[in-house]
Amino acid sequence: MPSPDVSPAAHLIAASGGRVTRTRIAVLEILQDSPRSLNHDDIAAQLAADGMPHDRVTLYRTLDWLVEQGLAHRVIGPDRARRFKAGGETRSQHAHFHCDRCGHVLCLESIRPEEQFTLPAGFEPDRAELVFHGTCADCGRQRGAKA
Amino acid sequence: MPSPDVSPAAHLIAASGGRVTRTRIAVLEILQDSPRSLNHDDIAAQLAADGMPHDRVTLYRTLDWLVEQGLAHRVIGPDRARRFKAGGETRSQHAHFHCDRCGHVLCLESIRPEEQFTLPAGFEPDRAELVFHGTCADCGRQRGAKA
DNA sequence: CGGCTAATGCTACAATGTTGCATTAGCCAA
DNA sequence: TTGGCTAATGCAACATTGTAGCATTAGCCG
Ligand SMILES: [Mn+2]
Ligand SMILES: [Mn+2]
Ligand SMILES: [Zn+2]
Ligand SMILES: [Zn+2]
Repeated sequence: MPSPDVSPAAHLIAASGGRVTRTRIAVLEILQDSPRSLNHDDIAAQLAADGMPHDRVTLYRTLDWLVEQGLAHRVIGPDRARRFKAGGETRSQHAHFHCDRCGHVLCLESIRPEEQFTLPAGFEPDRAELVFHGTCADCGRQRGAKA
Repeated sequence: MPSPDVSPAAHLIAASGGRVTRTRIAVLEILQDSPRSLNHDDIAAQLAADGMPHDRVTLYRTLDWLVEQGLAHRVIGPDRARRFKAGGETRSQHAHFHCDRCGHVLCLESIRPEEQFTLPAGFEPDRAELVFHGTCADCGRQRGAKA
């Protein structure tokens, strides 16, 4: 029988065929616990806070691996830095919102640009990235309260 | 009367209030002559081909300046590199197509994501980036011819 | 032409991501 | 449980893309 002390993250990692390591578990759990997408610095800081030292390169490779396995997805912000969030990307082809005020990137799972547009003849898209820029709900509230 | 040996690019640069320099004219003309967006390497190579040696930093600053003046616009590709094309961005808020085969980024002026979507309550977007990924028309033709 | 200063060129630096390779540790089979 | 194979890690060095400071050049205007 499956031991009950193994986290869901560990199960996902094992199921994908890779080795279940401390780093992979910790990183995937950090992503799963976050409502917004995180960049490398965010994740490294969280690992440090959890008392888990680690190497920059290992974190890059771990995140790439999680994306390859469909356990995380990636979005590139206007600061040219990659941000990650738990969950595959092919399953959830959704839009993102970049807040110019707080810098956070949020997933808009309800918006899917897929079959919304007709491209010129000859173009064969296999995915679409839609990113909105502006003020997020939280920052909008704060601004309203302040005024 | 205006001398006829001054290029349209030079006129645009003069009209924006900046100094009309060799570099600005050459870069803007390169952008105007290209049907697709160009990255720094593309532009530097073209400058070299035209016998115009140039400094990396000056090219960065020149392109930033052209964007500020509304004479060019920028899009960030999945390779995290900026690509530039002549023409302002606020006037033409259009989608782009990144070809995974040839790597080119093309403007789809006919597609404007503006008022197509309804965001969740509280979100206030002021612009939207829509980028398709797949096979462009040229590459699709080549593949068809080859088969 | 002469002078003011925007623009350039150069160097050094910053941020983000990659490669090579020796070492460690997860997994499996005996 | 142990031993061995090799995936994963850690470290150092490097690559790419973009910035900052500052001395020099050159566009513009009188
Ligand atoms: Mn997302
Ligand atoms: Mn464009
Ligand atoms: Zn915000
Ligand atoms: Zn193509």
